Amino acid sequence: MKNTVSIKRNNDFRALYKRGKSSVSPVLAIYARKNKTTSNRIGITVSTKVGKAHVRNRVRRRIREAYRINETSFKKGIDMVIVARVRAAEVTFHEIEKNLLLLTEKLGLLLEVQE
RNA sequence: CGAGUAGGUCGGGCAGUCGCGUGCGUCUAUGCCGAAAGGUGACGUAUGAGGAAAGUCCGAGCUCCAUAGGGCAAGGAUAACGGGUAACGCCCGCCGAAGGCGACUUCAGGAAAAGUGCAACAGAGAUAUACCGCCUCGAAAGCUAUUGCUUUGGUGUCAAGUUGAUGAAUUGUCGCUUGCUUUUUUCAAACCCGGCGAAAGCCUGCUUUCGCCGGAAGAGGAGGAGCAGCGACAAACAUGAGGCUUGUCGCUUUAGCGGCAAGUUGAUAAAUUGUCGCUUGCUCCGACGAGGUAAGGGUGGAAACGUGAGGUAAGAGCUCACGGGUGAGCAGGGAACUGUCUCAUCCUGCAAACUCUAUCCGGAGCAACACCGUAUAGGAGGACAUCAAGGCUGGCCCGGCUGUCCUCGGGUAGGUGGCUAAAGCGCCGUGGCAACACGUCGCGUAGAUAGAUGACUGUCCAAGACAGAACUCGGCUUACAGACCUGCUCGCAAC
RNA sequence: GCGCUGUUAGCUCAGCUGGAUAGAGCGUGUGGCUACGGACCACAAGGUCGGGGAUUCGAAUUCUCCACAGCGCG
Repeated sequence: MKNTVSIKRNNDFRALYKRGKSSVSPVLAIYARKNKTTSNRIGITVSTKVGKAHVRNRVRRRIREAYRINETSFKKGIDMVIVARVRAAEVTFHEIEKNLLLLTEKLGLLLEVQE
């Protein structure tokens, strides 16, 4: 993930929840906001409601992978928090990838595809 | 072959592409970010979650705080005995108890004879009782010529409580076998008697012990018949009711059986009143007090150890025989413990009730702790300024604070260390029943800090369960698809 | 990392220093009352006392191992 760093401070998360645009599906929830730099920042949240430690780890890794593979198709200069919901523990990797693309498209974060 | 029991090993494999953490090496990235400490890239190479990483139930290392050293109290933990270990509440062996045909499994398994407490209901009585009963002594009443024998309690328009339409009593069927009666048969411990045989002892014909046979006695157990009781179901009862308990009368060979009042409101249900009987208390009258006893008395988890005999006024481990428990001695064993021994005997259970005995425990935790440490705020000391102006304190004046620079110490955000070589793992050998210890050789194997293992494709099979390191070890507990190996036990079959 | 509390009827709570049929209020059902409904009166149903094991004659209560829920400190 060359052009991306992770969000670490609690303040950044708070700001996104409060002021970011959101989009929700049964599997994921995404909060996003433009920043003024040329790189993206991403934060992944998986709460204890989702499952025990190994389940949470698996969900987080799948979300990371789904973002990494599709990184080039995102716009630049975005802060984004991806929250895993309870269903995310049950579905496959492909489902998560599909949901991620669907939600980001709704928010208008994807680059226009040249037809 | 089947069933079981104890222990151990493994916990998807292989290949390819992309991606992540860490170590090492190379590269003018000698660049960039930051005030500093420090952080940051590309390529190559090596390596990268568990048997429980979990729960946090114990024990240690390590770090800081407290503490001269030791003891007592409080609080907590552990609990047969011996050993292992750095230590433990863990492990091994062994003893005892319980369960299992057995291999084997389970046990908070010290003290109830130091003391306190608890044991509902039922029951006369619950750790000691005296209600009934039995017996003695005296008293009174009645009968009798006397010795003597019999009896020693009733009563009330008093008060309170109690079951029944949620179906009583009755009848029928089935079941239980709780109590009692009777009868017959059978089994039967110890004690007692007789006979035969054997052994031992001496006083040489007796004693003791053991075995066999028979007799007597017959606690107790089993069976049959009957009576009562209890439970279930059904019938009948609304044209309807009593039961339990107690008393009295009658009948019967026994257990036992039978008889002994009536209404109101209301459709029903609910409800109210009355009556009868019983128990306890109270009132009145009257002709009974003192003591002994723990055999018997339907209960209960448990009733002064059980059975029999003697003994006694009646009785009692009061005495004796047999059998059990506990304590002390003796013998065996390293100890718990064991015993055809001796003596004593205060003989219910509960200590996961208080308590007593023995042993152990200072507290907190890697977000510990150490180092570096900016701006701002703030502490201590020193130097300069305090001419002037402003602000605060103050009614006013004086005084103090508020300024700049330097030094010192603490220390927030942040960063680095702590951080992985450790009471380490594996093979073999020696000692030991074992846990384990010692020795040789080899390996030495994650270290993040918003927290690294994922995705896709192919292939094989038994089709992949429980589950993710966060300072580190030793245990325990809990979760877990399956696969494999070893020892042992029981049953069946064949040789 | 270190600690604490709770779980009882559909809901909210008693009972916890062992003693047998586990209670109360609200709610639910049935009947009465009323022309009808509410209120009121009476009755009833509804409980693996979070789960397993142990101690005891006897466990909701004591001990222990789990599960779930909630809270605190750094």
